Amino acid sequence: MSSSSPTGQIASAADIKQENGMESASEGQEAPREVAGGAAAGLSPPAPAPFPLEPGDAAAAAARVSEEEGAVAAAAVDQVQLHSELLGRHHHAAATAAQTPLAFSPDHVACVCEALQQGGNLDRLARFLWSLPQSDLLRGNESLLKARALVAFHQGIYPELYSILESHSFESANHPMLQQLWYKARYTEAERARGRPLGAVDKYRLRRKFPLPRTIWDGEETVYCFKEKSRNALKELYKQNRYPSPAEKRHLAKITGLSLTQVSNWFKNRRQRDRNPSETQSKSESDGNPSTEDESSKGHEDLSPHPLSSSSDGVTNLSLSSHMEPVYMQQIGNAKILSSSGVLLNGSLVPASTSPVFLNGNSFIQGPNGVILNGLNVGNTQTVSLNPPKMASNIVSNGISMTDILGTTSQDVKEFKVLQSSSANSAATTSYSPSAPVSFPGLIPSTEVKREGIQTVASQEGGSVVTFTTPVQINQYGIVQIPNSGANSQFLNGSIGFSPLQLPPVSVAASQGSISVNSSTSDGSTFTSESTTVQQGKVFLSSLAPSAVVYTVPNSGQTIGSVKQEGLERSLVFSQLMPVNQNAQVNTNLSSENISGSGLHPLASSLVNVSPTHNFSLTPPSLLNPTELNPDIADSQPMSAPVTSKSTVTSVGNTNYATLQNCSLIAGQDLLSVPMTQAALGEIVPTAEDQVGHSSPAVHQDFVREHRLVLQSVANIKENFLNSESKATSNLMMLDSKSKYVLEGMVETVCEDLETDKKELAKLQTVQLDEDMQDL
DNA sequence: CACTATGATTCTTT
DNA sequence: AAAGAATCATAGTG
Repeated sequence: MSSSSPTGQIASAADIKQENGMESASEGQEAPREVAGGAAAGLSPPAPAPFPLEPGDAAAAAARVSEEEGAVAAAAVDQVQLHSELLGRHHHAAATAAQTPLAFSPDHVACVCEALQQGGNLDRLARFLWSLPQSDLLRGNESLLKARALVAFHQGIYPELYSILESHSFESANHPMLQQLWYKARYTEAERARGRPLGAVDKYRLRRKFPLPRTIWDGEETVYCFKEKSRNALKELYKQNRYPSPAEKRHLAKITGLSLTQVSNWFKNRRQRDRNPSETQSKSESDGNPSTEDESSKGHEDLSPHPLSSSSDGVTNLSLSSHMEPVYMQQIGNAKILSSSGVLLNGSLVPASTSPVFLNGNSFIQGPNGVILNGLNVGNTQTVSLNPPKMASNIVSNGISMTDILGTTSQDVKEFKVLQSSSANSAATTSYSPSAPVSFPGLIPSTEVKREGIQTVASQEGGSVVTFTTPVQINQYGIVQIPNSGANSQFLNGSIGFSPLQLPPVSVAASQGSISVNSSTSDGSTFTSESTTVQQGKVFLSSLAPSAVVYTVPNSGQTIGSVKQEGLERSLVFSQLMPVNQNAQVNTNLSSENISGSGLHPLASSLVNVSPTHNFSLTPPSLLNPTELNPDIADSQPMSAPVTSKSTVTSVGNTNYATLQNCSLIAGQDLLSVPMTQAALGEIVPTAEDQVGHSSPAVHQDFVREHRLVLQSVANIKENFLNSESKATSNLMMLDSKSKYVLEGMVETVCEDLETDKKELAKLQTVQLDEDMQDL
């Protein structure tokens, strides 16, 4: 089936839907198809019927739609027919019609439209539309618009078709069909003008000349059927493991929205072409394979079928170019780096002092969106521990991020339980010294997502978290999160700095604390669908030594994502000590495969430079385009689109600043970040990555459920944070570097309430870990 | 039109 | 069942 793509005239919506890209026959069952049950119906040319709708026909058409709906539609058609006839006879005047109360709800009308479309009764559909009143109620009705577009196409009124398609943002579910309309119309138009049929090249040129409007296109580039994001995700995993396990394939399939077979085929093809590049495919991939592998080529190594797996405790080795003061990152635990796009870890050192900085701890770098530093554990937890070797104080930066939402249904849930800051604490105990000073929750919720009345904090959205630690502080969690929309992946690429947010040098300098700023940016418009996935970037800034700062910038790239390795496999191994310096970039020695990824190129340039003076400029969180995110959607797609309001975010930002400036000392700890990254979700969602999570209901629902659970906890925590903040802010003002103890006590008090939540979270995490372990 | 890139299919092998 | 090899078909390019 794949090879033979129907090239006939568009006879009906069903027909159009069928021509949706090439899909393998074998995928038939798996691949999500838009084709509704009306395919057959659509193929049978509708017998031109006289205007008055014939109940029988209508019923037949409706019946093709679906059993029950059909019945409803049939009835509706009949009624509407009467209605339209009445209108036709008595309300010809547009003005009159406009004021005529609809006898049927827009839903009814939409239903009828759908039924007629499904049935291919375009002529009748046209008449039906014609007879409808110009009611405002119907103005934005998508079904109606779709019907109008179809009719316009059918009647050859292309300008109108284009106008309709461009004037309304259609649901992604309708994109395929509408895209076909768009192109077919262009082709037909050109054919008419030219007088002869178009060749493949002509069509290609037309496609280039008339790109799809964003209203019917999510912006995802699709080449050879696969979206770029999907392909990138595949590449990412391929770099890590050429022979993914079934579970990994499933995971990937879910992430990319491709079928398992497609994923398998892809790997098979890829291996084949890598294997004998010289053969048929002259040099597609491996050898020449510039496009994708080029970057990866650096580290080729583990192409062998053996899945890369290493000791679970892999010591990771990150080489950071350091010039001056050495910064060491030490990884004590498991390290995992999942980076999809690029990213990664960037360490920059703020100069000044000569004291070395050590990053110590387990790391888990994952990056569907970006990355992160840190973490321990399987799951999406990321923990970064910074351990200044000889320093009296240990600085632990702990960040949690849920970047990866991929995974099987069950995995989704598991992976999502990330909020482990609490768990992180418990788990990260290793890095904590018993005497670890208290820290103070420095989380400032940037975004509030309202779901069913539950206020949640979505760090992902943006928002900043600034945490200052007391001079003597021992533990600190700093998280700088800069979610970027996929489109903006460049954001991190180093050179772009963060400008808006200026942290007072003074405070920084004074408190050798670390500053973590959590800001997110997203491209409003782009954010829509898939971008969601990528949205998240995180930057962790932790200053260890008075002058040293190490932070990572997760980059979300266009790419999807994260390639998750199952089992104990570790793609990245960090050496125990990793020198980090200013401008240092982290080079993973792993097989380049791990890193490469299309998104990674920026690696070299993705350094974040911190000025010696400790001036950090962070861009305030960009706002999500409200229009793109609507509550309804949010619910169905938790990860993708937290609803944010501009004002909210802004205020948060201000608050943060204020806090920073006023309080030079703040012990930061326990930052909970609940990045609701959609992670690959956007990509995960098979067909419509965006809004309507119609495609992967089961998973999403589970996910959502779980998510809510977590969010609830978070909500509580957030409240605590807020409370503590308001109460403590003033208090903090009075604190000086010597007040750490006081602070500690205070914090304890303040955070007491958090304990419960933390415990809950810890439980969640524990459970998740267990589950993950079992999976492994 | 020639050529490349890439997803899919078919058949064989493990 | 999965992987490999060979091959096909189509999209994309120049």
